Amino acid sequence: MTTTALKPARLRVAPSPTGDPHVGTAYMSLFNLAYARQTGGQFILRIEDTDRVRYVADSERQIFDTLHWLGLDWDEGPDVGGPCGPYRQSERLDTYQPYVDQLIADGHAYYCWCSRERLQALREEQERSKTSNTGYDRLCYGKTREERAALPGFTDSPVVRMLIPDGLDLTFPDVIRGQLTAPPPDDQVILKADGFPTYHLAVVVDDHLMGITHVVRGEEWISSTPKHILLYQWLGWEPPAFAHMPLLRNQDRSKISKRKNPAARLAWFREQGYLPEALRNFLQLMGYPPVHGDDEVASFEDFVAAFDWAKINPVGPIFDLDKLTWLNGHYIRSLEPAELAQRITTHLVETGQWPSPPDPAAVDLLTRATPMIQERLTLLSEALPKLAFLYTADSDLVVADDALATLNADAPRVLAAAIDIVHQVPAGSFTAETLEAALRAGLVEGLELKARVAFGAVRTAIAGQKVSPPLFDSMAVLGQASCLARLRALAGRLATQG
RNA sequence: GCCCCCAUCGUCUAGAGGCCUAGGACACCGCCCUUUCACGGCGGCGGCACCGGUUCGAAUCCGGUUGGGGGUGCCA
Repeated sequence: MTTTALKPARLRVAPSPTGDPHVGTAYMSLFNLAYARQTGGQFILRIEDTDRVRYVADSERQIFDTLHWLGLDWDEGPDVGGPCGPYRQSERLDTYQPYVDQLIADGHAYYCWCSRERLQALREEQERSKTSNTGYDRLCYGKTREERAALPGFTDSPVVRMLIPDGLDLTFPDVIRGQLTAPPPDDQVILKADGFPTYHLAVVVDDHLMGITHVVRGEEWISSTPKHILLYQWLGWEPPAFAHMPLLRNQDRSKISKRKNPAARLAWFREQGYLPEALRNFLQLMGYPPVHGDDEVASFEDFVAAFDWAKINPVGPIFDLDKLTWLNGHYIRSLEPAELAQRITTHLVETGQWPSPPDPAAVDLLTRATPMIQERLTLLSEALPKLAFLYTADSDLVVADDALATLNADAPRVLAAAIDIVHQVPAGSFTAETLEAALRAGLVEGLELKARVAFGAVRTAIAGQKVSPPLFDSMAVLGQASCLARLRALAGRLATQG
């Protein structure tokens, strides 16, 4: 692999703390991080909390937690600090004000006292008349407060708007899409009536002050990029490179949303029992070809080494869980059994199914049983249901009706023989191998039954289900006494029923 | 309405004019392995949205149509 020396890049992800962290944030973070690592640069987390109305207090902590869970760690941010802080926009209000003043002084921005009602009426009128020029009508431009106050639709606390010039260049380069064209902007508000900047001003000021070299964001931002570039020009700054990523979609192809898709909530994956490495690998495959050609499994390190903006597919990928689930099973199978047992335990504690700290006996049982379910798991959350028969007292085991229905006329003598065989296994060698050899000899060869019939009856007695983890391993984990109790219970039940 | 972005199997994608009667993965179906279920192996189903150009030759280039998405906020 030839690697041209790349200049260290500084990239950031800038989520808004307005609710549960979105999967799109993780998607953008992954690509940001990959390029930062490839160039030996930095990845920065900035909290964009300029919307006081939608602000959710707990959301910032959830952003930290879920991004860290996924292994997407930042070099600078509100929690770890850094040379360009503060990294929360609500703490940078004093930073923005001088630039607003400068833009007004230079004639690039102006105060607007129009009330929300007037603006809304204006928008409705534009919609009704189906005009092609939407946007603010510049009623306030060039007027003093007194002049404007004499007109209708006035409000006392003004906003500040950009004065978009005619003939603005609407094209700009994008590292993913080449030369782009965007629609002519409106006189965008840059400072709200409450003194907070809007995204458009804050993102430009912060990205410049924080030395951001590449702005990686969703394609929904393409249309506002000319406004941002104009701000860079007015302020005398060099604009960064832009990379507009495709948008993740719901099954119906709309932009992925929490309402239509539970997977839009990043925390959902953790709750469902997905492994962070599986989700990370899956996200790497969204809009990006497999790093290793036909093999779609790839580590983050390999992704970083091969990363190339030009390979990003601008088509918005549908977020379909099938492949993620397969990847999850793959990563589960690749774990050391002890590590898997640990992950399952953590999952059970995190989801409140097990107390914290968990019962040591339950953990021990899980650790012994995990090897036999490892290749049968697709989600961590499936472990406990598959092992439920091990966590059930012998006297409480319920034999399912469909399992009972598989029993034929041979069942009573199969169970009688099995009891005898299991009873005779020396306590010290109650292993899967010993049990299989003894039961195969006694039931399959001795009684001349098909393995399916013989072991099926034993399975029903031991697990109470038609389908279970491997029978002999299950018996070894369960222990001799429990096995005998369960075999006798079913034998007795059949005898009673005649 | 107006503007912008996009268009290969159901889904994720390979493909940058001849290597493509379009390759892989997931899903689905069948077979094998097998004490159940899985895992694994083998095979199958299935696609270049449409119409015009350009070219000896187009999935690949150009135009249009259609379709989908996004934007059009004192949200981000």
